[in-house]
Amino acid sequence: MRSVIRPEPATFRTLFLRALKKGHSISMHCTCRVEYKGRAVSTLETGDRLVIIKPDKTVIIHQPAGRNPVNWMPVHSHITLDENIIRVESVNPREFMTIHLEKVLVFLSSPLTDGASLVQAGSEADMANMIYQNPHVLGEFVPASREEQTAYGFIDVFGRDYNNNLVIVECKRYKAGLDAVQQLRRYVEKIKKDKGKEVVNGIIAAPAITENAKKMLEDWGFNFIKVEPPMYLLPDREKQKNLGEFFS
Amino acid sequence: MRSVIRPEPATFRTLFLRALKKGHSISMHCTCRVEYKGRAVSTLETGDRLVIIKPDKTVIIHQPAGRNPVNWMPVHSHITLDENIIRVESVNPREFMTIHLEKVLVFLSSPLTDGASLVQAGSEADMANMIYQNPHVLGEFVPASREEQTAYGFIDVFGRDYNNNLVIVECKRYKAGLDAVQQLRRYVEKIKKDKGKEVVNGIIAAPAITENAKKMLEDWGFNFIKVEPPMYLLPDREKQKNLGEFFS
DNA sequence: CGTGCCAGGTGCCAT
DNA sequence: ATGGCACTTGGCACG
Repeated sequence: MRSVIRPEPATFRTLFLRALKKGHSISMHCTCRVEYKGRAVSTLETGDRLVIIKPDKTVIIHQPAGRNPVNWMPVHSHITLDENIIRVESVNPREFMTIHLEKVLVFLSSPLTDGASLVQAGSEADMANMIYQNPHVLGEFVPASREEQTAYGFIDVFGRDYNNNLVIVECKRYKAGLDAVQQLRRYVEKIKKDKGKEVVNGIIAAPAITENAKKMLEDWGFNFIKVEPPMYLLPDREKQKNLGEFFS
Repeated sequence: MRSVIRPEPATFRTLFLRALKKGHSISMHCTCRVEYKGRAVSTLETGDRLVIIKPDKTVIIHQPAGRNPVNWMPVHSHITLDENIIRVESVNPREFMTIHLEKVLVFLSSPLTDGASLVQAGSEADMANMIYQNPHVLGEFVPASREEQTAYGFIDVFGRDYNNNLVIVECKRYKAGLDAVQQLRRYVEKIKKDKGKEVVNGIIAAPAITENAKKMLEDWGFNFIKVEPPMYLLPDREKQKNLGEFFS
């Protein structure tokens, strides 16, 4: 583990290359200019930033404000140090970034080991599972399958109403918008055509829906049912398998 | 500027609170456990990570792999240090995060000043401007407006063909998919209804289009025209205004 | 503020 | 690899 304030260029070079080679995590505060060329082109004029280089060769640059990085390069990039310029190159997608270092304010590297992975609940998949296991939340609904495959996308929950009509359910963990309704519409049209059915009902299951989306939904004869995503881990078999080591 | 390896709890507390108060940027490598509750719930068991706290009270936690943070809290959160627990609270959206520090491997803080903002070209807006200024790339097309407002969304470019039929153009800077076609379809239907037109043509302008999207496009009588996003700064009036200080 | 939508989106999983 | 899509998406621009 190394931490050096204002390293000399030669010192910095040594520390940087060693950390890179050893697979240590690097965090440095520095004054720099950044150029990017790839899917777009960009320039970031000189300023003070945090530059992160991970053992997997991800490069992330943060300005001192905001949640998102201002510049970055993907995992498995190729990193070289050419005088005071860090050159980063990616093959797929083909991208280039150069970090022109003016001053390294602090250099820091350590061998971080982290075997844990995030365990989370409240996703759209959790919502679909919850509906599948407790279909009464949708009223007259008998579930038939989860994640029905269509060339036009996955159907979250698929089933029938008490009149035996097909029902397609599209879940959203947040407020549903126009895109959600169009997604549902696409599935309904596809299933109608594929299965040769006259009547296929569509349901948006979400905690809320926007005004426009509600209107479009009604124009198409679909329904909105208010459902909150479950904020707890469900006893889902597949999930348990994935999270086995966490719970054992 | 401070950089301390393995600070004692008391030292850490002093440095942390001082940096927070002074609005310095904090980067620390530490062994910790992270709990989150808000729009979802999550637990991240103990491991070594990089914790970033910015002057604007954004909190970002990175594992030693991957481009994206594993946990974060938005700008303007409320941060407190309670023994060895960093508590972070956000009002909108209502969210909570706790970082349970086991070991602080390195603590680092510095007053980063950065007045620069990213200057970029190659966005979808650049593409739409380019088409507006060089309409011949779409063939028989006479542009009428940019960013036409609809309750159902913005139309990228709006115009007429040589037969005086209305034409709606949807631009995508990457390969267009089903969502792009449905977006176009929504606009065309809206304009047909609003303006009482029988014929409204739709164009997807993008570098490429997926097979399914192509099929759906043709089913609806729309057209795909291959257009690459311009990778240079256009002499666009609005843009110049925004980027004035950069070019002056 | 809500609504809509782009993003160098990223990541995941499917065929 | 391509495709369809969720994401604690984040961020902006406009009503």
